[in-house]
Amino acid sequence: MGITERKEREKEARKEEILDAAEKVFFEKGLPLATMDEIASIAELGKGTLYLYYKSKEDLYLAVMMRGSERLYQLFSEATSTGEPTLKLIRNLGDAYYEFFKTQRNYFRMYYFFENQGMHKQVSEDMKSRCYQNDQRIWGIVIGLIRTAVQEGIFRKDINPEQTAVILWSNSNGLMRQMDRMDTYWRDAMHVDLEDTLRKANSFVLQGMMTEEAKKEYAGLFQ
Amino acid sequence: MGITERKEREKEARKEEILDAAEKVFFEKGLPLATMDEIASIAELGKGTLYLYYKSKEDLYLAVMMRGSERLYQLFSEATSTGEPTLKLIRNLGDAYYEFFKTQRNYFRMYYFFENQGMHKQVSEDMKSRCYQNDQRIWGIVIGLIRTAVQEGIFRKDINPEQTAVILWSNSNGLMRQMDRMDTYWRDAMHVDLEDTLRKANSFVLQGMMTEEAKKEYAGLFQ
Amino acid sequence: MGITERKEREKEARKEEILDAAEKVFFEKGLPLATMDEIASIAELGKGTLYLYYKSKEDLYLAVMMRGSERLYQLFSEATSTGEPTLKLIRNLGDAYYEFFKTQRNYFRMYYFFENQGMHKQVSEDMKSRCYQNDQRIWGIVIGLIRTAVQEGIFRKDINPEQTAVILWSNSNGLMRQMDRMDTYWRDAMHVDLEDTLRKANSFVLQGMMTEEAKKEYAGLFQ
Amino acid sequence: MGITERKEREKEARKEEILDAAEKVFFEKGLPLATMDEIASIAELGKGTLYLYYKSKEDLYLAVMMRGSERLYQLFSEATSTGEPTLKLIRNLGDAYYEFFKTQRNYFRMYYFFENQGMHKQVSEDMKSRCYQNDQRIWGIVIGLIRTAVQEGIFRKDINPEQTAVILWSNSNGLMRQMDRMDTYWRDAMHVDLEDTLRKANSFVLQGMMTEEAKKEYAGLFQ
DNA sequence: TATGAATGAGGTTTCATTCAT
DNA sequence: AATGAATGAAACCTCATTCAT
Repeated sequence: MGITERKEREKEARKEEILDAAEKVFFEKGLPLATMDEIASIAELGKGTLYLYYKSKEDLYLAVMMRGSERLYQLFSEATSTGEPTLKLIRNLGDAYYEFFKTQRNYFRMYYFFENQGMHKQVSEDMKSRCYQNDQRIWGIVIGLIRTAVQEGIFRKDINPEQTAVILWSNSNGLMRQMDRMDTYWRDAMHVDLEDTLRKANSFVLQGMMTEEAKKEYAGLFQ
Repeated sequence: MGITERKEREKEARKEEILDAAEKVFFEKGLPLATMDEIASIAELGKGTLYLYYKSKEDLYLAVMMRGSERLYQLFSEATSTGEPTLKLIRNLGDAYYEFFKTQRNYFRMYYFFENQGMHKQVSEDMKSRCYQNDQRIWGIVIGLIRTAVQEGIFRKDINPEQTAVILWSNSNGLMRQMDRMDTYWRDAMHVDLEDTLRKANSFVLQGMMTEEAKKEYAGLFQ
Repeated sequence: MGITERKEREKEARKEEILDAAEKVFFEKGLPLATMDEIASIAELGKGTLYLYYKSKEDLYLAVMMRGSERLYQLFSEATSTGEPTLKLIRNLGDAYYEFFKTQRNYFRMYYFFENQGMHKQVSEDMKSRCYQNDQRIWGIVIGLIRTAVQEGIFRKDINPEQTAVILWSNSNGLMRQMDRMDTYWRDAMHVDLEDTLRKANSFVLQGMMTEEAKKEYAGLFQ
Repeated sequence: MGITERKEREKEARKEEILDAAEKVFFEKGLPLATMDEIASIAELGKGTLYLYYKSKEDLYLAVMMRGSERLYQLFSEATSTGEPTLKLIRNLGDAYYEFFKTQRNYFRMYYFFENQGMHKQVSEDMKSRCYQNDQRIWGIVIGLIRTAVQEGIFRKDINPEQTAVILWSNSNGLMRQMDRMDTYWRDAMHVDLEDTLRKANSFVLQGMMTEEAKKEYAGLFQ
């Protein structure tokens, strides 16, 4: 108690400062064009100091990404803690993800960038496992909710919660990617509103899984 | 008559040779880690020669990507030229895309990699427009088929072909991304078969858009 | 007689065409930034063809320079063939050189550029000797005229024609270099008109060498 | 107090070491043929280190050139600080410039090389302004001295100091250029001693500007 | 004679990472 | 703990010249 703790707190604070700087640069330039020099300069630290706290540039990138991941977890937690009916909570989840996409676009992009080939080479094991665990937490919320919906008879008994989760997630993700890169193209050349599209697509999927009773009961939720 | 033609053919052949070498390297290393030196060495050409045919490394990358894009177009063309009923053709399209994903994984990845931030800077206009046009052709097939389905009363009258196309595409893409990176995770930790998931997800979407009559008529297609 | 001659003429014509193209490029870009590719393209010839007529890029540069040198020789010839009094002819020579500077600025610059270190490496002996001979002809005119002026009692008997020639030439050259690079600087910041300066400087030198008699006789020429 | 200072000193020392190496290479090869590789190797530093101190090869070239420029300024300062009569100081200035030419030939050449077309592109503004300022200082000495000579009645009242300065400078420069490249030619083929020529030329110019009184008073200076 | 594809050494510059202080 | 100078491999790209046709 005392000196060790204080050191620990200071160290943590310093790590956050570095993340603030790194975030600014990664958001603006992306991983390949960001330089440790610029990050150090913005953090008002020596370049070497960065390496005291993060193993490599990619580790730092992942640490920033984790912030986004945690933000998403919070959004998901809040969205599912309103005490509303389960189906509404599932809708909330979709809305929360869309909210994340709209307001945390940079995190959204980082996440996708890092999914690429040959990127996971120079990352510390510690960082990898932290990422993995947070992903697990997030999936846990989604899957748990779907499981509840099955138990409550909202979704059909033959619905597999994990499978449904990955469907909903992938479907949303795929469309958001389109929105991120091609929104104006779809709007101007194809006269398609991707936001509306996203809503529709999720409805299709959800309705495909609902019991007939639930469909009647919650008809209002889908227009 | 012939000399100009022969030259043209030889030039084209040389371009293909270069693409072969580039492909090998890009597949293995990805864009950032691939070097023109290595490509030249594999192509058994001087480095300068590469620049005689392609403006930059990224241009070369895009040219390789175009191969994948053309392969996909062929698959789509074939899949929709069987003379089968429209709904079956739409299924064929989904199968063809999955086939592309399974057999041309590297192309699939390249395509996604290039969607990133700050990647489109050093690419010749010519190459960009060729990419764009091929994308258009591919979307054309999908959208056209959906439009036919609407006219034939298979899809509901209120279905927007463009919107439906982007939904089907995004849904498939999103899941294939998961399959690409996390297939074993989902199988081993979650006991979910993503291939089956993909099939189901597409069925949900399709059924959500079909008329009641069509659902009855083509019930067999979805079980 | 005939076929050989015609070939010779055609070869000469082709050399001139190449020089035309090279001139355009060298004038615009200077030696280091000029490329054989651009020259060939402007000449509408293959790059290899250039090397059939000129040994190297520097040889070509020198050949263009020779054109300027010949132009200067002509100007000097004309300036000294008017039948006017010797001192007037010497003035004419100065005027002709200034004319060359004003109207053939690019040649003037080329000449100076090539005076540098490490420039004379890749030049054919033939070209070097042609340059040398033309320089000799030009110096011959200047020196001869000064010698006449000494014999006619216009310049003092102790005047060495060669020495005087190099003085006049260097003096003019030095000032023209300033005019070329710094004319506006001298005009705007120093309020000095370099054209007037050049005239004055030459007058000083000439008067320093004239006999008292000549000074009286030709007083009008210097005001 | 001390650590910052020491760092500063060390940094300055390192810059000088780099300049030493660069100087060696530039003197030997000239700007176009010099390579950063060779400079780094001679400086026993990594190539990247060079770029830590100098923005580009041309910047480095200019920095070496500045050494020559400063050397010239010193020579001029010393030459005009002897307390001798003004006209003698002006002679000293001429001698000092000739001394510079004889002993700092490589600097002399660098200076001329850099005056060329398309050379000033990749130079930092800072370096350019340092060059400009040093040039100004040097011109200041020459012009100031001439102005004094006018005030003291040594030069005629109608003499413009700036104009005279540029005449003397250009005249000397022009001849030194000849000496640099063609000394043996003039000596062997023309029997002209360019050193003597330079002295004579300057005398002509000076005498052309002196008052009659001064000519009598300082007759000894010109024999 | 004319070509232009091919060359490949060499150019400058960048930047993640290390390490002596 | 903090630094930032130093590194040096590797990046992309250019272009004078050659040579097979």
